[in-house]
Amino acid sequence: MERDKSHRDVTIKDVAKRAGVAISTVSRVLNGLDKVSAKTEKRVREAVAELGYVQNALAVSMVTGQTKTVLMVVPDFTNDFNGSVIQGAEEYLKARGYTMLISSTRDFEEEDFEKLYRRFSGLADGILVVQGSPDRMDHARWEKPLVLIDAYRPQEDHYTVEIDNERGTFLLTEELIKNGHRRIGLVGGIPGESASGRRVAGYLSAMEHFGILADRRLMAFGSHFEETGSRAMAAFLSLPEGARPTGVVAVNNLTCVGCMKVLAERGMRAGREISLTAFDDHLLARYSVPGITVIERPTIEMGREGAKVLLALLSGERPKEKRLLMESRLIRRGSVIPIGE
Amino acid sequence: MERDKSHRDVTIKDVAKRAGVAISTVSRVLNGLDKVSAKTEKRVREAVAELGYVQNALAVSMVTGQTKTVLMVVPDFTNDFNGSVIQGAEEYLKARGYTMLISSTRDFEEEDFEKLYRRFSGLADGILVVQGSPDRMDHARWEKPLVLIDAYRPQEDHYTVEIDNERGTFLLTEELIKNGHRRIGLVGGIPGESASGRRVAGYLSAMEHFGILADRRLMAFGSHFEETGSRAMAAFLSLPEGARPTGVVAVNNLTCVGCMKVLAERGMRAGREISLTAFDDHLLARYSVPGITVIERPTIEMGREGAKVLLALLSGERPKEKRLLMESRLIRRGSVIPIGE
DNA sequence: CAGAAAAATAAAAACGTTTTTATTTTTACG
DNA sequence: CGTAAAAATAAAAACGTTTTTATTTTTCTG
Repeated sequence: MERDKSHRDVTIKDVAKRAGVAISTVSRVLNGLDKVSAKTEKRVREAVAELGYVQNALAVSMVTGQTKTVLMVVPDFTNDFNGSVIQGAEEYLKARGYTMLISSTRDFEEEDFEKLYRRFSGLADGILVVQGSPDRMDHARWEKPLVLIDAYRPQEDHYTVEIDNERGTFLLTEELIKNGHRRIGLVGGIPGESASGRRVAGYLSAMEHFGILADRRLMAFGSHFEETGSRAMAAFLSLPEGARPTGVVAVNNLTCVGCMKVLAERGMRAGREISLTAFDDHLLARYSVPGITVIERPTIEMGREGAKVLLALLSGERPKEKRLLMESRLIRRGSVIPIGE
Repeated sequence: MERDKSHRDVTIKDVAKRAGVAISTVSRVLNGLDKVSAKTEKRVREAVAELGYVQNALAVSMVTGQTKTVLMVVPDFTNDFNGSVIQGAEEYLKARGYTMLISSTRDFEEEDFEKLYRRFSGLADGILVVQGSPDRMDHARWEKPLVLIDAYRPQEDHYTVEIDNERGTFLLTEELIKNGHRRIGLVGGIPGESASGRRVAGYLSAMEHFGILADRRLMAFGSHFEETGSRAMAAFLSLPEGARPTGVVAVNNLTCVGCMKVLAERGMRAGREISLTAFDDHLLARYSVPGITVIERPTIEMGREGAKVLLALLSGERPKEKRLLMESRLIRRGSVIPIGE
């Protein structure tokens, strides 16, 4: 039953011995760096093949000083958006010989970024942080290249990949207003978080632009989880007839789901009894009937571009423009009911 | 503008010098291994604090021979199920001082598992593979502890974390049959993939159990992506009246979405014009109206348990039972229409 | 064909740790 | 107070590479 544990990984030393050369020669063959005679190269390659030698990446990193690894930090893995960003980044990195470490911050709670950065320092050459924007996160502790995705911190100057969040909610709000809505509820996300903040600003800006007074009772905040959307929608629905919003803007995918959940529970539906618009084109927005009018973001591409910027930084480039703004667009579906004047 | 690049990470050597002791002493203090006088320990700890020393994990791995890292391999990151599994595993591992490397296999295509295993050998102590079951995957190449999640390969003997897939589709099919359905369509996943295979078996077994002859035209296969569901549903709907299924079983979340998409496009809905049941309780199943009757799996827990088994293996334990079967359950929603006899 | 230059290869140092072995310091005891 | 034993610390080896420096072999030139 016992496996043979005398099994030791074959090292460059073994290859050297087998080929009858010095280990430095093997290294040079493998890295194609220096001049090596054809005869020697052949011998070495044969030895490598025969022994099934594979480089010890750790040892390589040790001496070269680079790990060829990137750390990706996301709030959690169950969110569609994060998944897509990871997907985009991972594909790009893998294709370029990079390896991806990953860590979740569980919605920024409990996790101390400083601890995280200490822990991964030395393990990764660079880092991609998704939505890492609350003040509590001290990115300065990470002394290597860093790219923020879907976040922006005006007071510092990091490389970022974003979309125009403010414009996004402006469009969503405008869409409701243009359909005759005046009492419009807002489901905001986490207060101190930058993306959410910009989206709230977009809502306010649209309201002001169209000369509608924003009503405090119609603005709800919390997390960017379902529950916040549910609570908000429940609160909206329990307002007296005249104060109740006829349309709602949810600033992200999960709060939108929360809204829909409450509606479903009460036998209501977005696009029937109430209008709903939201950020991010998730499954439920796309395929529920009627579909939800949303702002679609290029999620996979955001991950890819983030990785791209990071690798550029790692190779010593320093792109002029620090903020990379991606395109987003409004997708009109049946969830917005026109209201006759 | 140029950053000061003379900045070198502080090493154990620097700490030793600062504290006026040998590096071995510093190491012993840090690892709390051997006896060190209180006075010396204090000096070392002070030096560590003053210099802000943090261990180089690479060097530690180099000499200890373990990386304290686990590799997670998933088909892709955009799938709900995978996201949850990752979430569960990552939390468990992180809490125990392990780091998580991650790699996607893009639905088993193009990616050569052997290449992947070569690449990560030496970088991780163990590996968690989600749905890695097609024959083409040669897990034997990975010579360290390995745990398969949501997969089973009868011919080999790996540690696995699964649910009873066959029973799952049996229940879904039975639910339709008990509601009077006789012509029941099946949207299968990838043929050679184990989980899909078991689920197809469950469908067939239920049909047989209730004495219904399975109809080849009512069984569709392909990938486990949306498109397969869409194609299948479209094909079902285009069958002549008498042959058209009155109920459909989709073997996973995305194919279910594909079915719903086609229905939505034609102004139809699951639970109205046709019945639909599926595997995995995704957003759309949960919150669309009516909701979809599904088999719910403990996704987060599957990730957590996988990680648990893996860490047990890493610490030398060899649990007797190699297959860990998790509980799953049928959730009844409005998508199944009772058919009068 | 001698000698110098060029090419190829080998040897050694380095990366930052842990761990084993060796040395020094302290303690205990007669 | 001298010495043996015990305790504490230091030194050195090792992990598997790359890279720099040193050495050997080959090629070229007159």
